[in-house]
Amino acid sequence: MSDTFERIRRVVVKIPRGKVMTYGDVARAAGLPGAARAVGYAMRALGRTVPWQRVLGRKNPRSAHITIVDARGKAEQRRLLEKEGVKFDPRGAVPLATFGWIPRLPKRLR
DNA sequence: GACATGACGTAAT
DNA sequence: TATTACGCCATGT
Repeated sequence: MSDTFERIRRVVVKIPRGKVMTYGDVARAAGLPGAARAVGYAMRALGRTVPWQRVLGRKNPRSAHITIVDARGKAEQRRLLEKEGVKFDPRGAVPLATFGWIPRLPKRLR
């Protein structure tokens, strides 16, 4: 397991129930700003050992809502999130203002 | 080591 | 709003 994956894992496992983060935010919180792609790759590798369903994607820049990216596990992901209380709007998106979660970051990384 | 690919994000056009 | 281009990181060929 690479050091990068370990850092990503440490962030993901802290996401509280009923909250979600974007790939980009996870990367930033892990000290890897801009490495959203690596987070996606890591999520696939980590699989069900972490609360993978709480990581969604920001479809458009500056968008206030995020959507499920993983096409293969999308149905299960949505079911798990709704069970935790996360609400999806008619377009299948989640409002960040309500369910988004940003962890406290070391000052160095902010 | 070069190159392509992928559960991504952002800025420019 | 849609498309394009590029940056980022790990893997596989």
